[in-house]
Order: sequence, then structure tokens, then C-alpha cells
Amino acid sequence: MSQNNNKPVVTRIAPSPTGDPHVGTAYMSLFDYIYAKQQGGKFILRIEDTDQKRYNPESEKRVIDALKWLGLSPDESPEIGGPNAPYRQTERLELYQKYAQQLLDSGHAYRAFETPEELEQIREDLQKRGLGQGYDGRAKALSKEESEQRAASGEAFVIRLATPGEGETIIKDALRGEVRIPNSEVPDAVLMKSDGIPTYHLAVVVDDHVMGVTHAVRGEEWLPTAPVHVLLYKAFGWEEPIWIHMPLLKNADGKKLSKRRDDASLDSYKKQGIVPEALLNYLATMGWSMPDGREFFSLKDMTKFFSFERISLGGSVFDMKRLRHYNAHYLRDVLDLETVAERAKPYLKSAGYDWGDEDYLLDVVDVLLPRIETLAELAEQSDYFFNDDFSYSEDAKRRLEAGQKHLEALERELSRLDFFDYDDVDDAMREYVKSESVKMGEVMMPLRAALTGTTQAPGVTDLAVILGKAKTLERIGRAISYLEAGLPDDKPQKPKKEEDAGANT
RNA sequence: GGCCCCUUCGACUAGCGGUUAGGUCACCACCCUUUCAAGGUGGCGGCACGAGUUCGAAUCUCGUAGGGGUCACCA
Repeated sequence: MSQNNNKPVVTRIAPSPTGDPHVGTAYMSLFDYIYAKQQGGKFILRIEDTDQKRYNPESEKRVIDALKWLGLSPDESPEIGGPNAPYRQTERLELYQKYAQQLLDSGHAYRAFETPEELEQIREDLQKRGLGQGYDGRAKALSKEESEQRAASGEAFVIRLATPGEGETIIKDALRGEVRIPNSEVPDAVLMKSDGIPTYHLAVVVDDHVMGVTHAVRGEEWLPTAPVHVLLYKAFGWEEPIWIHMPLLKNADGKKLSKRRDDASLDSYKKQGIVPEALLNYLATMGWSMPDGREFFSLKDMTKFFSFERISLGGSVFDMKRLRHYNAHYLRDVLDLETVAERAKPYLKSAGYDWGDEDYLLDVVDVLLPRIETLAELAEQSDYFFNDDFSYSEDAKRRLEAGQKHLEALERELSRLDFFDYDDVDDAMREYVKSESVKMGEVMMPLRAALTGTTQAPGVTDLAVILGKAKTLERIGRAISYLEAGLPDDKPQKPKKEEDAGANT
């Protein structure tokens, strides 16, 4: 990367506040952030709100919050301000007006007065004749006088880029070298809309220049329109940033991840119990790899070893299964138990659970951790730890039936224990199994069913110890009275999702 | 369709002229085991195709095919 190397690195993410915070935004932000940090530069968050039709007032905050959640904190943003304020494009309109006028004066742009209907007609004609662009540039022929006069008379107009029409424009992309696009393919793009608000094309170029952005990192989807931006830099006589068009995140069909079709919302991942560290790590491996091949690494390590040279251009399929694998790893092996428990709280709370003391919560999380991949699953599978009214699954009922006499015996054996630590309980149960000469499972399964209402749960001894002596005996008693009351009709309460509560749903 | 980008196991990737093409997810099997998991071991599976260049191509060049992106007063 040869140009701009004398200036401090400035990167930016410029989301448009139009809906759910998109994972693609996080993906680009990650590389913006990492590179800026590595180079001792700045990472700017700018709000690209020039589309008033799709503007969504809540969206801005959600994007900012999502970035905050991820820990990709910008050095400048509408929220924290900075030397380049304001950071919302609708608050910078005079700036664009000024530069649009400059382009008009220098002949690099022209006014066009066609109505939307006329444009539609032009587009149709062009299409019929097999010509690519949506506009034929006819307004370029207008005389300066006519243009000024019609504008002054209040007629609506847009300002369009006057493209060369011949030759080619070269985009020096840092990842793929020189990309040459024939100027005949470059449209006279609208720079300034009739409402006086700029389009992305003008706004991004002006802001990137004014804010000193040195590296324009963005999705590959922008490559086809990059000539418009290059032409604009040339028209202004400004030095271009280093263009870095990143590969796209794709869905399972290989198509660009879209918020309409796909689950691409950061809020959604959060809600599913994905932890930000895991998301970031996963995202980092999409198109980039650590030099030593490690797949788990922190932001800090990534910052140390990152280079754009190791970006692969294929475009990666966003695989929820793999994300979950990363998440599980972070939950189990990276974050400490206290942290996981702390982060699990909102999920438990919204499931309606109440944990008495912290130690109990810690025990529950600890024993469930190998069985879950997300925090949401933790909440889903922990019902019997927080709810005494759990019901018995069909399979559990069968186990209960088959083991009634063991339950009765165990109730006696366990109630005799003075201490209820792991070894005490374990010894007692093993002794019982031995004395009865039965298989472990024959005893353990009914007990498990009694304690949890399911047949798929942590080790019975763990369960008993965590629940404590009183609760353990209570639940055994409850199971016995349930059996005595007659199995077929005694349907327990709490009908919802009990059939496989505790199973891996 | 035009233009542009891309192409290693099903998925994420390592590889940057000489490797039995390596790792991870998923999947399968086995081990461990009181269930389910976790963990351990092993297995399945790939250089899109065709020409060149070269003593030698996954690696370089060209072509073909396939995939994707984009063609708005949206970003």
C-alpha cells in the first residue's frame, strides 16, 4: 500500500440507519477497527442518513449500541463527537451543496430536469435498445444559461456527474490490483437529489476526503460504482484513499447476505445468546486467517498479526453452526465462569427464572456449560433448576415407573446422610447399586427423571448436590406420590414445552 | 443481458513451482460413561475444466465453465 503512507491511518464505517444492525456492518467495522488500531490511527463512525425514505430513527442508536456491544468503539462518532463533527450526513448538507456547486462550476457535473416519469421512459427506451445505463445524459447538452434560468425559476432538478464516456477508469484496489472499468459503463450518477440531499456517491467522497479517510474499506458490492467515486476524486483534484473492497458474506445459497432473506441481524445473534467475543472471532476468520493458523484469537492478537494481504477473496458463507461452535468455545474455555454466569442473567431473567444466590447460579452454569452452545440455550435447558413445578416427559414417566422401588429406597438412603457433598452422595448411591446388584442406569435414570423431569440431564450426583438435600428428597417424594396417584391421568401442570424440556431443543 | 469480481473437502480455510494437499466446523465410527453432552482417537471428503509455461504445477499465463456482485433522485 504505497499511497497515503505519510498520513495517519483513518478508517470509517458508514452505516445507513435503515433497519436492523447488519452483520455486514460489524464485519467491515472489525477490519476498520483492527487496522486503525494496528496503525495507531483513527476509526470513525459516520451515519449515512441521506436516504430519508428509508430512514429509521431508532436504527442509528441500534447500530451504535451493536458496535458498542461488540467492543468496536470508534474514535469519533455522532455520539462521542470529534474534530470532524457533525457525523450525520443530513447535518452536513451545506458542505455537499458547496462541493456540488464547485463541480457545476468546473463542468464536472450538470443539472438534469427530468421528472421521475420521464426517467422511467428513458430507462425503458435504453433497455429496448440494449443499452446499459439508466440515463442517456441528455441534460448535459443544456446550455449554461438555460440550466441556470430553469433552476432559478424553481424547476426541480438533480445534479449529475458528467462522466467522460470514453476511455476507462482504473480502481487501484489493494486486494486485487487494478480494476479497469470502461467509462461507457459508468453512469452519469445523480450526485445531488432534487430535495437538496446528496446521494451516497457525493457524500462518501466529500466526507472521506474532508475527514481524512486514508483507507476506504467497504464491501465488494461497491466495486462496480467505484469509478464514480474515483472520477469524483479526480474532478476535485483530491488524493484518493486506498480502496479496499472486501469479500461479501454469503448465505448458504451463496448469495449476498441480506436482511430480508437471512438472519443477518446483530440484535438477533445477541438475542440467541451469542457472545460478542465469539462473533468477532468468527467474523475475523471469514476471509482472513492468522499466520500461524490459530482459529481462536482475541481482538488484541488479531491487531498484532492482521494484514490485508491475508484476505482471501472468495466470499465466505456465514455458517450459524460454526458460529455456535465458536460461541461454545468462548463460553466453555475462554470466558471465566463468573463472566458467563453474569452474562446469562438477562437470558434467565427473561425466561422468568430467579436464582437465589450467586453460588447456586455458578453451579448451575458450570454443570450445564458442556451441554449448551449459547446463553439462550442455557436458559432453555435450566428449567428444573429454577422451577419446582416442572413436568415429566413421557420418557421420564416410563423411567419413573420402572424405578419406583429404587426411588423409595433412595429416599431412605439419602435422607440418612449427614453431609450432602459430592462424595457422600456418590458413595451412598454406588453402595446402594452394589447392594442391590443392579445396573447403574437402572437406579440413576429414575432418579434423574425425578430430579429433572427429563432423561437427558447432567450427572445425577451433580444434580443432587447442586439441588441440595432438601430439594432432592422433596423431588423424589414428589415423584413417588405422582406414581402412587396413578400414572395415566395425572398430568402435571406447566404444559408448555415440557415434553423435551432439558433436552437439546 | 452488459460490465466487474471470484473459484482448494458440504462449510471456513492453510498453501504463494517440488507437500502422502494440512487444520477447523459439520457428518460417521470407536473410546470414556448413570442419560445427554463435553472430552479423546480415527474416518469420510477437495485443488471446476482445458490448453500452455516449466525438468516439475493447487500455486504462473490464456481460454472455457460455474458462482457472485452491479446496472435507482437506495445505500
